[in-house]
Amino acid sequence: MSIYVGNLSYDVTDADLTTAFAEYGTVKSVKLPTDRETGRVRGFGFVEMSSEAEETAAIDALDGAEWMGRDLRVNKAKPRQ
DNA sequence: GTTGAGCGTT
Repeated sequence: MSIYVGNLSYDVTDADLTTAFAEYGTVKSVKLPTDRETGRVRGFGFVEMSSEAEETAAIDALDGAEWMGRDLRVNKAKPRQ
């Protein structure tokens, strides 16, 4: 299971996300899809952690929280099709 | 601006 992170600042980096989520567990991977046309992040990303419990803790702690000046949207990601 | 990509072998 991975986590969807939305409403991100457009200059956030995967390192920033890793640091924030690492407070709640081990971050296995972070993805920040970029727009092919502009090369900029699209304002959302995905985080994978080492256990579902850690993911739940991170979601609980960060969903709706202010981070880098924005109110984060954090929840379990849908399986990628 | 709200659910990725990998890919010619992860």
